[in-house]
Amino acid sequence: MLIANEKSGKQGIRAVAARAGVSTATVSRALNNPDAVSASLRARITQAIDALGYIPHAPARILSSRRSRTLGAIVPTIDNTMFARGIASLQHYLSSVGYMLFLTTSGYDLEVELQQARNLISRGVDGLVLRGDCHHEGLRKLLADNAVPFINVGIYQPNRPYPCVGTNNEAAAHRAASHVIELGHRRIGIVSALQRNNDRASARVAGFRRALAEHGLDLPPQWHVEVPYTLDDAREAARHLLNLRERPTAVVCGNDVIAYGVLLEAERSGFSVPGDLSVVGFDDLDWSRHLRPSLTTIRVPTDETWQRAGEYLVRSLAGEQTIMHREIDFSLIVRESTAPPPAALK
Amino acid sequence: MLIANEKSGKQGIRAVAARAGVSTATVSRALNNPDAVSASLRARITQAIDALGYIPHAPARILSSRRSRTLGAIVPTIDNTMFARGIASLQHYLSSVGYMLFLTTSGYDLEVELQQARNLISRGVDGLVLRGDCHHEGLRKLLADNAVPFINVGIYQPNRPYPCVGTNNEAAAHRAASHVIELGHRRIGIVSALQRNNDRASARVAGFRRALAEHGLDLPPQWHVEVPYTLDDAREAARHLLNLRERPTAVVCGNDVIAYGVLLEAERSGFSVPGDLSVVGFDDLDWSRHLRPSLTTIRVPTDETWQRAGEYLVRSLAGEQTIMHREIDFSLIVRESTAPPPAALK
DNA sequence: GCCTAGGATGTAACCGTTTTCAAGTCTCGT
DNA sequence: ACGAGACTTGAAAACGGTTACATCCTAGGC
Repeated sequence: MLIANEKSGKQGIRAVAARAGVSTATVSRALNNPDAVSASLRARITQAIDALGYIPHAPARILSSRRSRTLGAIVPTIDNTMFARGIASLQHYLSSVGYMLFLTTSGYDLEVELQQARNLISRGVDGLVLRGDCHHEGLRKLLADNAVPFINVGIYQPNRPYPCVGTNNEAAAHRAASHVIELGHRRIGIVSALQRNNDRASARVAGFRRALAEHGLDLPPQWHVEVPYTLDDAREAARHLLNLRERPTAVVCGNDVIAYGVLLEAERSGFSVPGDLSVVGFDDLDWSRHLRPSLTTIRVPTDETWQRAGEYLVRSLAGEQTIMHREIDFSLIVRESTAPPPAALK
Repeated sequence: MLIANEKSGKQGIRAVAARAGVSTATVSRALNNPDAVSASLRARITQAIDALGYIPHAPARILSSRRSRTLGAIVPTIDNTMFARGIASLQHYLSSVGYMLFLTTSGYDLEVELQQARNLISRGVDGLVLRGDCHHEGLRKLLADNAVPFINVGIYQPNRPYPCVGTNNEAAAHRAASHVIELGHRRIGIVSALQRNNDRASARVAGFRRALAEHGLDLPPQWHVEVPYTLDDAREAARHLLNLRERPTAVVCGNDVIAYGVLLEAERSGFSVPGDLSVVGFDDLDWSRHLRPSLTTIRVPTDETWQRAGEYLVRSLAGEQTIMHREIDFSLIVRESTAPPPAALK
């Protein structure tokens, strides 16, 4: 006859409870709310945990508590310095408050983004960090149906009903274009990033255009080129602009990679920057100030932006009231790549 | 009097089952093993799922099936092009086979890495992707105790008992140094990445040194500098080398970022590359071929490396036999930044 | 026509936590 | 000395799936 004894088959929290001579409830409390259990028991439990090498099973915990202390993020690509830095910053912040991050990429494909969102919700994330406000229709419904808090990062849209945090790209681009206009340029070209499914890129283009329009400047179609995020494509675009019969004396670029490409191609074609051509970038990447000539550009505090996004969600989840639309300041960094246009072409 | 009826409080799979008029077991099968359920039922179930907007709850699934179809990865930092690309590639592969990736960073801190591993195991990952073989003692024990499959990425160590996939950094660095030696250089400096907790960096240094030693070349201590992964630090190192009374005619660098810094500083100091100084990089980043002069460097197929790491784990988990140590080929890309040393200094 | 093998489906016991609720123990003020 | 709270603690029911096992059908083989 068997006496109902402690079977050795126990696992997880029950094994710890058995070894410490307490109930599973107490172990759970010792882990999640240490103050609720007496010091002596707490010590016994801690010791049992160490002895057993116990690691709590997060899925079980999530299942039973309906909270995962995990956020999901969907970015177009991780292979872009700005996003990589942003994610790093977000992750750093989240881990400092005991949260984890589930990262996925969409490749600028709205369908994929929607699918990834389903994935993440399925995974039990408490909230979602999204890039921009350009989403699949079904995504909003999905988020609403499942009551998943989220925030749009990298844009500033105070008039929309969705939370967001980021710089005002339109205003920043306007500032960049105004800079070369103030230097005296009248013939200004644009090399932007691809605008499709990318509200950040299109906001920048809008800002550039508004600045030109405000000064009554023309933008012939052939002076506006859109390129993917590679040096090769940027160089090709620059070659196109520089080979035009009527070529611009300044080029404003959708990001620093493009600007670098323009710089390279200008040099190769024998144009001096800023003597013959002024170039403005956007983002202020690490190497931009090291270029020859160093790059005039717009600095965007990416790290802060993404951290704020994390803060917003964490606070919302904690029930705190937080501001829905947060603007992150940009600044124009004037360096060597911009100057007044050549006298002959003023 | 109430008849025991379908309560509206049902959730998840039970709600789907009720609506489709089947048992939860059947719904589960329809989801995980569609062939096991008749076409008619499958259709009813699919319809119920759509109607309800049902999203399976992954934690519950993991809890009961003891498999998460999720891998964890711990990299030193995401803010380094090579890692960012690697992760992107790994993630892409994993999603193509229905797996997800949990990504965390350690900041080259072994304690943090260990903690992250605990985190990931707690999360229920089926396997772990680690950078290199330089880990905390406790990590191996942790992995063994919990029977978690793992692989060391970015190094090649056929003699160690742990699975790994990557290029032979020692050999690649040896090749790089041999290249400048073959060009006639006898005075060769090294600017390496920080070697602490970084077996990739130290393998490269070892390779450089072996090549020098094999040709009886001296490496005075002041000709070997270690720097963090930034242009500023690389430039400072270059300044140091170029200001020496006896300065090297060639510099081999631990990565392309360092090489770029050396290029920039050489230009600023009025040294011509490769006329006065030859420079070799390592990694072949996207922009390396665009530099002036374009950079001689070692190409490392990062994408393939990380994808292979994913393949190894996925296959192992599927019970397939796979090779433990896989070497990924590197290649020397000779461009403009290397040439024979100035005649006077041969 | 009967027996059996095998496929389709349902029943219900888990998976490892958290959490509600009840019970037990202290601490005090009166 | 006693009862009201305030704390600790434990028992057991969720949480939302999977899966071993039982059951029911159906189609063949004899």
